[in-house]
Amino acid sequence: MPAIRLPDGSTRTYDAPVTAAEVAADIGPGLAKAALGAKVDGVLRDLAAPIETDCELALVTAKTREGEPDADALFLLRHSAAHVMAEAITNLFPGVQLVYGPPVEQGFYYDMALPEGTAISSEDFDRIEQEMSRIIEEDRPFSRYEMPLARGMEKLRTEGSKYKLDNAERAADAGSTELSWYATGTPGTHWEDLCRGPHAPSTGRIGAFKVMSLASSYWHGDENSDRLTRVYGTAFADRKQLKQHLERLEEARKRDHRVLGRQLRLFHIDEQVGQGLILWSPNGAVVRQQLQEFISEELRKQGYHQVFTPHIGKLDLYRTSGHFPYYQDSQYTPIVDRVQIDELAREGCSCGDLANRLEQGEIDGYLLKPMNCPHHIRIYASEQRSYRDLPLRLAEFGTVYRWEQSGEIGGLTRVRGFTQDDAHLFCREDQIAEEVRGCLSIVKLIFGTLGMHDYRVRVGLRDPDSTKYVGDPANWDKAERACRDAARELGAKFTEEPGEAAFYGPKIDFVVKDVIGREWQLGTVQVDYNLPERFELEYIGADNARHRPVMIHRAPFGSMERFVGVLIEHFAGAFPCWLAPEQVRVLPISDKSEAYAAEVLAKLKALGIRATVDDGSERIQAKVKVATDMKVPYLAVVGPRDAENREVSIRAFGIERNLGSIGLDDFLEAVDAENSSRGGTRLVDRFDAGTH
RNA sequence: GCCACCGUAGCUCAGUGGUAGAGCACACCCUUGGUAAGGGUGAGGUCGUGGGUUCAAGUCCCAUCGGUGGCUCCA
Repeated sequence: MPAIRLPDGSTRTYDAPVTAAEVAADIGPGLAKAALGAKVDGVLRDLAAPIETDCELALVTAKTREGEPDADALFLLRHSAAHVMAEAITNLFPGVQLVYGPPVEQGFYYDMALPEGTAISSEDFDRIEQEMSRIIEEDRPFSRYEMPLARGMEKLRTEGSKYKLDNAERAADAGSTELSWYATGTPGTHWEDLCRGPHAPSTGRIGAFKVMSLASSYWHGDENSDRLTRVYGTAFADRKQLKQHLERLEEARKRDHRVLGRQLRLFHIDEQVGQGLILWSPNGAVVRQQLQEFISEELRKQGYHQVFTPHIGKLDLYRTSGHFPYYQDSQYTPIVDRVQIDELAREGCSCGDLANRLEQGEIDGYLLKPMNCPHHIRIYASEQRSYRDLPLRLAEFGTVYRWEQSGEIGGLTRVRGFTQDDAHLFCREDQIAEEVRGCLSIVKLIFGTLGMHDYRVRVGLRDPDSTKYVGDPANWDKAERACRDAARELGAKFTEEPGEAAFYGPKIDFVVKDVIGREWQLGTVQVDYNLPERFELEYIGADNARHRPVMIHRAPFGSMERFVGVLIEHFAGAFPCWLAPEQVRVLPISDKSEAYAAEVLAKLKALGIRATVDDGSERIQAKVKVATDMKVPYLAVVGPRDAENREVSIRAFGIERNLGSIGLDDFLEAVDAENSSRGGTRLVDRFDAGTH
């Protein structure tokens, strides 16, 4: 009967169906005790699930060989912990309706509908945890039982569980012919939940857990549907892993760009200025400026032309582009001429009328620009273009404004005014592949220089079943191929996502994670067949006929705000020397060395190095501490001895000791070289100090 | 926009109805010290804002603005 192949290559044959638990017991009592679940032909199952046919079986235990928690084990533990939490909350909050409680990357959550007038608050976490502990201590088995679809539905209807019934209907739509429940203990006696499984064998296996946070969610993710309460928790096999997890969260908080932004005085968001509007302090402005210069240099090398365009444009421009009114909800409201407003007021025009007439195009106004493309398009259209002019690449660090929902705004990653490293490439159909490749080469260079390798690439392709797309399908095929090939050449991990293309063309997105694991889209490269059409762009071809160019929108780093936010976290605030707001701080031992310190400073400044002197009356220990807190890459300590020998004594951020002395001229040369090569050569490498 | 939580000195935070606190930062003084904080003194707050309850509100209630986590959204 079943021949079961194990990961070590051996095979066990059984005369009758067995469970994974029995196989584990056959292999050894230690494994039987440690097993949480089983992978049968790669599918995660209950330990108690019967195995009837030949298969490959791997038993899931909490620890991998590398000592990291096993992903499947965490899945089982967290899914099970979600049930335990749901039971605990059901006990404590009568009338709760359960909705859905899956494991997620950092733990699990459970969505539930609370009776009108009740609410869970974070002050309830303690008693929820206590109740959970009680259930876990009882070490009740997770017992699965099944029912044919119709009977199962009937049961749910009788119980009046609206949301579970919906879940069951969805399962039925997906082709399920039966429904399964998991009782936490004995079916009929203990708490149970409609659930596909799988689960850990019993509640006692949940070694450590914690209720983490509260949130609201919408049923089916639809904001017009029921509002649900979502409780987040996490679970691990043991306390040590949980503790490690919590410590990691704490560490992450320290490198959160909002925390570092304040500490290092990089940027400021001011209530009096407005939500989501970033004020770049001098330190942050340096970082942004250095990045922009770096990017600009590369753009020049690639034949881009930089342009400048204003922050507003006529509403009609955006009617032509389609941004207004299609994306009206995410734009600031239009600015209407004062004289016209006065006139309208005299006519008794209401706000509603005004909005309506703006929409109808009866009144013109100006819009804070939500995108730079229309302005760039008008630059393209300002001259007659020949095929010889193409590709024309217009670049601008263009600032745009979008009305983001207030609950979305935060830090540098989601803002209402931001500067894109934008460019629009106007090219011929046959130039798309080359241009897309060029866009990605900039990304590769800049991410490479910054040491950012942990990003993923999404290639958005059209949905083959949809007809919403503009442009010739044959061209789409070519453009999609160009995007896919360029992404492959880039060498980063990428996924193709059909249906994720914009209606006007395929695109490539770059996605990175922040310190708390949230993903952010940085840049994008999009092929666009639509706007050239809307603006009736043309060029004269070699055949002396008029042709329509294709546009490529590209902002590989998205916005300077978000990109710098991600960079702050990437470097934990310790920028490499070439990017650092302050590159060198000169620290005189006492005021006896002030003159020499001033000389060192003057020489650094003459080279364009961003340097300061700390000539306070503190002791050197204090000066080092303060400079280190500000994460200054290099400290040049100077005392009488150094002045005598015309040397400086160097300390580099991240290396917790004095590296030793170096001649002043050597030092200047090394810092200059590091700065101008953007870290190509480094001062620390002159010392036998390793890296930082 | 929705739900929960939070808002006290420049920053980090304590303060459960009875006359506002600490550390750091800041100013001044002493200290002239060789690599992660020497010592002293001082200044600094209508407790986010507006209402209400109360003899009395930082503290309780309502509204509003802002922040955090999530949901939804993101051309």
